[in-house]
Amino acid sequence: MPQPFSFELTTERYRAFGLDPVNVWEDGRLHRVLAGQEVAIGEAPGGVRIAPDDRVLAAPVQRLLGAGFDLVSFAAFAATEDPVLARLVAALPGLRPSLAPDPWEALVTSITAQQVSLRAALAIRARLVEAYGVRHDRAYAFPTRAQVAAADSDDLRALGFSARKADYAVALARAPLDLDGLAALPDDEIKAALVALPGIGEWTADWFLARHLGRPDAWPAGDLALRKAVSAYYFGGDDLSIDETRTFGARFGPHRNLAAHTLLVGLRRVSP
DNA sequence: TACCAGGTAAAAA
DNA sequence: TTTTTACATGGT
Repeated sequence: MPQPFSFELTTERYRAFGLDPVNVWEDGRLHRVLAGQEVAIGEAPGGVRIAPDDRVLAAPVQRLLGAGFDLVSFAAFAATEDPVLARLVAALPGLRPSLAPDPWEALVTSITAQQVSLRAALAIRARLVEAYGVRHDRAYAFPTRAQVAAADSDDLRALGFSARKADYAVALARAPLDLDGLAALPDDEIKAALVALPGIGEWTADWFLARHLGRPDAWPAGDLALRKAVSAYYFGGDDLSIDETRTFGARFGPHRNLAAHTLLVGLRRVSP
């Protein structure tokens, strides 16, 4: 892994919101299915150890752990431009945003998380995974797009989806859109393509850029937790509107994704 | 028991 | 055009 890197901080989100059958945390290792097989990712001096030891898996694991982010430039930016952010960066050394490996998984996960707490979202998503996903060893493969396309909206409602979220997920599964192909487009075109789908608004599209594609300047201004974090660290706890949060984010360009992630983890880990 | 939680779309004003 | 409302679940 490129340095700096903290395995503990980067994997924090896999332990923060409850049990996840897709990203299984057990005995200090993250188990999940990548490229059709289950891997166990554990800490090693200066990086990670992957089991089974397979060079083919090294690239997707690095991507999963946010290896593509330029933490050196970000830390230099924070140190010179923003004392508040600099304090958080210093308190969270080596924190990288982990990325959802698959665009379909990223979008369905976000749909489940719309409006509700991440714990509630995870509980519902877990039922979807256990109903439609395939279990490998300790981790489930996320249900495929074809599996959900073949399902009924009522099937998803039975798992705790609202009627509308069930419709969104099935419609996404059946939509004639090449989700992998989105990666070739610039941020604004990806957002336009996604927001055109039912149930995908700006928040979901922004998180797709941030936590699936790892785009450096993604900034989910509509995110309630991000608004709370900006409020807590910069405005003494006074509420911010979505527009105010979007405007405020300009100060973090071109590192808005790392800034957002740092603020969100900061909210859980570093007192304002 | 209420109320809030890492939104979205449609109805109402 | 802007504001209000329904949505379904889990945690407190």
